[in-house]
Amino acid sequence: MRYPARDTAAKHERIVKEASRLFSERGFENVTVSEVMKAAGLTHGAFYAHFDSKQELQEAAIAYGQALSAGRVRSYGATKKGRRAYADRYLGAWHRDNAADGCTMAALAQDVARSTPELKAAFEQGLEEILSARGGDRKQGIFQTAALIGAVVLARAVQDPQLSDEILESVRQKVS
Amino acid sequence: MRYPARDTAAKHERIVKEASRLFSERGFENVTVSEVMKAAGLTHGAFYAHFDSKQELQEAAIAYGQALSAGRVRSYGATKKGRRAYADRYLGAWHRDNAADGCTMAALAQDVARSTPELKAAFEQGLEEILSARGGDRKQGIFQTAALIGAVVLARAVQDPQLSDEILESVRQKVS
DNA sequence: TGTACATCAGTGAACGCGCGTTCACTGATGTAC
DNA sequence: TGTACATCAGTGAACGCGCGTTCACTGATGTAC
Repeated sequence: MRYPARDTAAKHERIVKEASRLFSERGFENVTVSEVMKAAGLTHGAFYAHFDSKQELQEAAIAYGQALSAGRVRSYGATKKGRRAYADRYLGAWHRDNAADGCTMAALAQDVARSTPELKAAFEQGLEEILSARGGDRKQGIFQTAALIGAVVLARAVQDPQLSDEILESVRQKVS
Repeated sequence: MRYPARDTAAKHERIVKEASRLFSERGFENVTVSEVMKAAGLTHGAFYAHFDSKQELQEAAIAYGQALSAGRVRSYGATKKGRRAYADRYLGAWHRDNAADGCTMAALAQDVARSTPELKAAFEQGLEEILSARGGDRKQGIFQTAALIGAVVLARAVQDPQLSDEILESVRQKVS
C-alpha cells in the first residue's frame, strides 16, 4: 500500500537514528540491515526504498551521530566552564557504559578509518563542527578532543572496572 | 605428512604475527581465517591444528601486538627524553599510515571494547606492561597514552590530509 | 464532486555469495621392538 | 641397526549458516479528468 507521504521522512530519520545507535554499540560489521530496520519498526525489504546500500546508511549514521555530538558540545557553551563540564560528563561512567547514546567518534572512529573516503568526509565534517562549537584555541581543542576520545576508548577496552575508572579519572585530572 | 616438529612453533608464531598485522590493518571482521593462513604460507584447513577458533586467534594476536608495543616503549627508555622521542614517533605520519605495523591499541581498541572478557584481559595486560615500561608518574602515563591513541585514531579517520597532519602536530605540541 | 488509475513504501520469500568450520585423506617423522 | 607402524600438521573439498540484496506483490494515497 502507499503510505502517508509525510511519515516517510520520519521513518527515514528513525532508520538513521537506530542505525547510529546500533553501529555505535556494536560496530558496522556486527549490525545487520535487518536489525536496524526492526529497531525502526519496519521489515528489511523496505530498506532499499530509503538507501541504496548499507554503506550509504553508514554514511548517514555517522553524519547524524556527529551532528548530535556537535549539538551537545554547543549546548555546554564555548566557555572555559562549559568545556570543563563537558569533559567531566564525557569522562563519566555513564558515557563509557552507554556507547549507543554516546560520542560517535569514541565508538566508531577506527571503523571509519578503515572505510571509504565518503565516510571519512562525513566524520571529518562533524569533527570540524565540534571543534567550532567548542570554541577557544583550536590546537588546544584538538588536543583535548584526542585525549577525551582516547580515554573513553581505553576505558571501554579494558577488563578490570577499577582500571577503567582509573583511566577516566586520570584523564579528568590532567586534562585542562 | 608429518612435518618437522620444531617448525610447528615457528609456524604458529607466523600465524599470530600475520593475524596481528592484518587485524590491525582492517579489523577483526574484515579479515578471514583464510587470508591469515595464506599470509603465513599455509592453507586454511590447517588453522584448526593451531587454534580452536578465530576468536582464540584474536586473543593471541592482541597479546602479541601488545607485547610488541611494550617492547617498543621499553626500547625508548623510561626517561623524560625517551618518552618525548616515543611520542614524536608515535604521532608521526609513518605510524598513521602503517596501522599494520603500528600500535595495537590505536588500531583495535574499539574492536576489543565490543568483544569478549578474554580479549579485554589480553588488551589490559598489554596496557599495564606499556605503562610500566614507560615509567614516570602513572596518572601522567595514562593521560599521555590516551592522548596519543586519540590523536592517531582521529588522524586516521579524517579525509583531508592537512587536517590529519594538523591533528598529529597539535597533539605533538601540547603533549608534555 | 466523483471515479479510474498510477504510484511507490512496505512486505516477506528467495537468491547468491563468502565465511568459519569440518572432514577424509596424505605421508614424512618419530618410536617401539 | 633395521623394519613396521602410529602420529598428526597440513591439504583442499565440502558444509551450513547468515548476510546484503533482489523481487513479485500489495493496496492506501494522490492525481487526472
